[in-house]
Amino acid sequence: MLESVSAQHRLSKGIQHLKLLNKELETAIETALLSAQESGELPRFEIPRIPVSAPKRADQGDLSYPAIGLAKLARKKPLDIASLIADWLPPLDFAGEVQVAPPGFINCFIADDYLKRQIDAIIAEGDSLFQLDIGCGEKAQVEFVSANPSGPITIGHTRGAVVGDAMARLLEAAGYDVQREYYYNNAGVQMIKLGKSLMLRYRQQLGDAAELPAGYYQGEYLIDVAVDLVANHGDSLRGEGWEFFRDAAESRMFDWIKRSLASIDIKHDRFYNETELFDSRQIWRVLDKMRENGHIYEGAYWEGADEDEIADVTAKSYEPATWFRSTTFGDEKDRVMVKSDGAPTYTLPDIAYHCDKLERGFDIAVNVLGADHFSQAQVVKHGIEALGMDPAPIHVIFNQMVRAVRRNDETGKLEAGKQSKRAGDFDTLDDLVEMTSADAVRYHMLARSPNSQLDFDVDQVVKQSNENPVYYIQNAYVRCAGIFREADERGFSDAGADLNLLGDDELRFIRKALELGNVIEQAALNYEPHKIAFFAHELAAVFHPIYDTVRVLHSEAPPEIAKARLRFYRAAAVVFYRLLRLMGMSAPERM
RNA sequence: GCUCCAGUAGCUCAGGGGAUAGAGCAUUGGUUUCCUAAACCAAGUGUCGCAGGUUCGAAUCCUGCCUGGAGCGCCA
Repeated sequence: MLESVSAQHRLSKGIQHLKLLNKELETAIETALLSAQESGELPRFEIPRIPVSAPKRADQGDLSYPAIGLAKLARKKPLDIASLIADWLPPLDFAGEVQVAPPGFINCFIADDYLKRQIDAIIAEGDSLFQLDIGCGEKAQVEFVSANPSGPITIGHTRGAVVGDAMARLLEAAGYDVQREYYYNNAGVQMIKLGKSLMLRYRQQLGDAAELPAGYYQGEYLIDVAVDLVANHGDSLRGEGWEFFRDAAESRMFDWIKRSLASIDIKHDRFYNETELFDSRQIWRVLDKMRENGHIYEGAYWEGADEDEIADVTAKSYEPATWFRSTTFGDEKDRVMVKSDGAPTYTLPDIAYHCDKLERGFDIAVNVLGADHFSQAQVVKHGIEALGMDPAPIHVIFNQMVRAVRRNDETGKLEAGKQSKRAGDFDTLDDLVEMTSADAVRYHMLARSPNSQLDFDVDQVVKQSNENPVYYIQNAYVRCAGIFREADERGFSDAGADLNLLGDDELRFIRKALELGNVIEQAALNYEPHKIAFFAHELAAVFHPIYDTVRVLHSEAPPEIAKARLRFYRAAAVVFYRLLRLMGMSAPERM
C-alpha cells in the first residue's frame, strides 16, 4: 500500500517547488530506458527499480545511478547502457553535466543556477520546508510511551517517547494527518497492587505498622504521594478501600508522566485505557468474533501441550481456560485469552484495542514498543488476523534496550550507571533532563537505530562543548541568528541580493540541504526516524567550515557579496530550524 | 532448545549489493584585530565476529558457527 502511495507523491503547493531530485532523476532514467527500448537500441525487459543515490566523492557528481545493474537484463556492457541512458535522458532543469563513468555509472551534477534558485525557494517554504504530500492527508497514528501509570517514566520509556514523537513529526512532514496516542492497562492486578501499595504507605504515614509485601510497589515516590494525602486529608481516608487509593495513585502518576513528557516537548492527543474496552464490553465482542471464526477453545492446557506441560498444569489443578489457537497463524504455542478464574489476560484487551484502532480507519498505525514486547506484538497481530482483519496498516518499531552508562576511568569501558558513586540514580526521564537537557535527551535518544542497544553516555551528554553533537547542530542555527542580529543592528539587509555572487562553498551547503526531502521521505515511510538525526549532523558539518570563511559583515566583504551571503544564511537558518523542529529540539537564538 | 536484535577504528555508533568503508569522542599538532572558537584546519588508526556460498561486484544477500542482549507465563 505504501508503494502505491509513494508513487504518487507530490510536493505541497507553494509558490516555489522544491523537488525530490532523486525521484526526478529515477523517473527520467526510466523514461530514457523506455525510449532506448522503443528505438530498438536496447532489448525489451522489465525495468527494475534501482535507486539513485548520492556518491561518496565529489567528482562523482551529486546523484548517481548504477546502470551496471541492468547489464544482465539488457545483455549489454554496463558502460554502453550508461551511455544509452545519457543519450536518451530527457532534459532536467536541475541537471548540469551528466557523466558516464566506468564501470557503468551515470553521474549527474546539479547545475549551479538551479542551486542558486533554491535559496529563495527554501526561504519561501520556511517552517514547512519540504512539507511533502505523500500521505495525501490520510490518517496515521503513532502509539507510543504507553507506560502503565504505576511509576515514573524510565529511561527505556524515554527512548520510545522520543522515537515515537519524532516518527509522528516525520509522518506529519510526509503529509499525514497524525494522531499521537497513549494506551495503558489500568484494569489488571498490577493497578490493584499499586492501590494497595499506596494504601499501606498512607497508613505508614499515619503511624500504623504496615509492611509492603513483596511484589508491591516499593518506590519512594508512593511515600511522597502518601505524605501529600496526609497533608491534605489527615487521617480521614483511613476508611477508604484500595480502589480509592488506586484511583488516587493513577491520577497522581499520570500527572507526573505528562509533566515529564512535556519537559521534552511531547504531548499525546489521546489517552486510551483498557477500562474503556471492559466498560464497552468490546473485549468480549472481540472474543466472540474470534470464537465465531473458529479460533477459540476451552481447555486446561493448550492443544499442543507435551507431557511436561500437562503434568505442570495438572499439578496446579487449573480449571479450564479460554485459549486462542494462535498456532494457526504461525505462533509456537496457543495463548490464553481468559484465565481459569474468568479474568482476561492482558492480551485480549490488547487485541481488542488494536482492532478498535483499525476500525478507526488509520492508514498507518505505528506502534513503538520495547524489544521485550516482541512476542506479545506477534500474538496481537495473530489476533487481528483471527478477527478476519488485515494487520498491514500496523507497523511496530521495536526499540532495543537502553541503559544509562558512565565511563569507568580505570578500565575506559562504559558501565551501567547505578554502580557509579558519583551518579546517584539516573534512570528516569526527569533525572536525565535534570542532568543534561531536554534537547540533549532528545537528540541522543534519536541518534541511534532502534535496532541497536543504546548506551546513554551521561558524561558525554552533559558536556556542553563541541564534543557534543547536540550543540554542534544547534550552534549552526545560533550562528545564523547571530549574523541576523548583527545585520539588523547595522541596518544591513539582503534586499535585492544577487545570488550569482555566491561561491562554491555556499552551493555545497544548498546541495546537501536539498537532500532533506528525501531524508524525510525515507525516515517516515521506512520508519527510520534516526536518519533525520544523522542528516542534521552531516548538514551542520557542511555548514560550520563555510561559516568560518564565508563572512557577511566583514570589512573585506564588498556590500553586494555580503547581501548575497546574508540571503544564503537566511536559507540555512530555515533548514536548521526545520531540522531541529523535526527532531523535537529547540532552535535557540543564542547559546 | 526456539524466535528477534546486535557484533564495523582505542570507545560510542552510522552505512546495509556498487566506485578508495564513514562520523563523533579519545590522541597529536596548528588557527581568533571584524557576524559566538560550543568553531575551523591538519595527522594517524580497520582481518567490517569466524568459515563457506551466491554475484561482474559482498561490510551489505544466503547457510553454518561463535559472542553479547531481549523474549519464549493462566504477569502486565
